[in-house]
Amino acid sequence: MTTTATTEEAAQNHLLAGVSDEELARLLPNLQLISLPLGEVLYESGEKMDYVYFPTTAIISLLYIMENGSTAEIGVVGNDGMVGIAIFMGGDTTPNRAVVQSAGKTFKMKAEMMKDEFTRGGRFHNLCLRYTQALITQISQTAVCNRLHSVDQQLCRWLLLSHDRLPSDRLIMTQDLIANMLGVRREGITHAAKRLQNAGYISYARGDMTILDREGLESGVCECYQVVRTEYDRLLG
Amino acid sequence: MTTTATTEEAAQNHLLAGVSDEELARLLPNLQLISLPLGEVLYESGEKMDYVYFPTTAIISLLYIMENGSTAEIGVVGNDGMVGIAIFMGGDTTPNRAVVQSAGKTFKMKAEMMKDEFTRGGRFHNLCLRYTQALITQISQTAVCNRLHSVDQQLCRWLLLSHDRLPSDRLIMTQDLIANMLGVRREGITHAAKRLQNAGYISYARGDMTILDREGLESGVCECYQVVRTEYDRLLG
DNA sequence: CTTTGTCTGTGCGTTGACGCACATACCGGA
DNA sequence: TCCGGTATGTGCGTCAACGCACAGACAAAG
Repeated sequence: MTTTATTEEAAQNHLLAGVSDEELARLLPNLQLISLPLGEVLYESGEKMDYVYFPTTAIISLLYIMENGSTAEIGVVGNDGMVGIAIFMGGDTTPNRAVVQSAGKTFKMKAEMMKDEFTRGGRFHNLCLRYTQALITQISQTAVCNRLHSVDQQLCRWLLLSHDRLPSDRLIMTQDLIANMLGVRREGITHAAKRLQNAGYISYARGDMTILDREGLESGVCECYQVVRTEYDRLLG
Repeated sequence: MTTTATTEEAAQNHLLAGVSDEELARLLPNLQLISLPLGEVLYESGEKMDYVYFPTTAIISLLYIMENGSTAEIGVVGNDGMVGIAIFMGGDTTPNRAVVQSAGKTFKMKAEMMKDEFTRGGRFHNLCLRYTQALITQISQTAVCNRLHSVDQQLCRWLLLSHDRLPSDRLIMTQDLIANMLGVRREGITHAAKRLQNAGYISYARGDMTILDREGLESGVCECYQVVRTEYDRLLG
C-alpha cells in the first residue's frame, strides 16, 4: 500500500501544492502515499515522532488525554495542513495524541528529511510556519469555544471543520467518537445530532453521517468557525 | 521611561538570556526597556504588530474577544517568553488582543529587526520556535481545561501560572478582571477565591491579592498546570 | 434465525455555572 | 465627614450538561 509520489498527487495536499518546484523535486522521492484506517494512532502523547504526515483525503484529530481517561480535541488536520509540527519547531514531541478521525490517504515523510528541508529556509520553511500559526488560531478558538458555547454550536463547528477537509459529504463516525473528540457526553451528541437531523441539516445512522445542508449548519454555528476559516484563508489561501 | 538595554537587564527575560553573545550584541541596541501599566493594550485583534515584546516583570494576557463582548484568555506571557510571535511566523497579525495583566517592565523591539534576526536562522531562530511550541501547549491545555475542569481548579491554575511569572507574591487584580480572563462570571470567582482564602492559600482585598501558600494552590489545581510547566521546562529549561 | 455486540434514544435526579438583583464594605476625593 | 464609585458577598430561580440506567434497533456472525 506504498508508492512514491507524483507531482499531481502531491498537489492534493495544500501545503505541498504551495512549495517551489525546486523544493518539490527534493521532497517527492521521500514522500510515501499510504492509507490510514479509522482510529489509527499516528503518535502517542510524548512519543518521539518518526514521520511527518501530509494528509490528502484522511483527517487527523489532535487529542489530549487526561489522567482519568477523558479526552478532548484541540484541533483537526486534513489536506490543508500537516501532522507533526513539533519536528521542525524543535520539540520533537508534543503532549497530545494524533489519531485518524476519518479514514483516507496521506503522505508521510521521515522526520530527518523534514528537518533538512525546513532548515534550508525557503518557501517551504515559511509555509510551515504560516500553517503553524493557522493551527494556533484553530486551537485558540477551540479553547474559547469550549468555554463559551453550547454543545449544539460546537457540534456544528466540528461538522463544518470536518466537512471542509472531506472529499465527500459522508462522514464515518459514531456519536460516541464525536463525543470523545468534543470532550462531552455521548448523550449530549445524541440530542444535538437529533436536532440537526430534525432540521434537515444532516442524516445519520449507526456511524454513517451525511451532511445534507451545509448552509443550515452554518446558520447554527458560533462565530468561532468563521474566525478560523478566515484565518486559514488569509495565511494559506 | 525609555533606556537602551544592558546585557544584565536583557537576561531578565529567559529568551534573551538564551541567545548567543553574537546575537545579543546585534539585538541589544534595538531593545528598549519600558514600563507597562495594568490594562494597557499592546495590540488589538487583527491589528498589525509594530513591535515584539520581551517582558521582564510585566505579565501579558492573550485574550479573545467575542462579538457579544465576552472574553476568554488563551495564554499568558511573562519573563519566560515573548509577545508577538505572529511577526516571525509570517502572519503579521493574530485575531486576539494582548493586554497587560500585571504592571511591570518589558523590552520592546521593532518588528523589522525581529524579522531580520529571525531570518538569520541561528540560536535565536530556534529559541523562538521552541517557545512557540511551548505556547501552543499552554493554549491547548487551556482548551482542555476549559472543557473538563471546574472554575475552582481553573482559578488555581491561573494563579499558579501568574505566580510563576511574577517577581513577588502580590498580584494587583480585581475578581472582575480575573473573571474576564477565565471567561466566567465575577460571582464564580468570588466563590472560588473565598474558598481559597478560607483554606489559607491566598488573601485578598479590593484588587490586591497575595499568594500565601503555593503548595496549597498546587493541591487544588488540575493536572493541566503541571503538563504546561513540564513542557516549558523541557523546551526552554 | 438466533445471538451477540454495537449504536442510538430516553428518562431522571444532580450539579455546576449562569443571570439578575441587591446588600455590604471599602477607598479616595470634595 | 460625607459621598460616589468600585469591589466584594449573597441569595434565588434557571438551565445546560452530567452520570447513570436501561430500552430499543440494527448489523454481522454463527
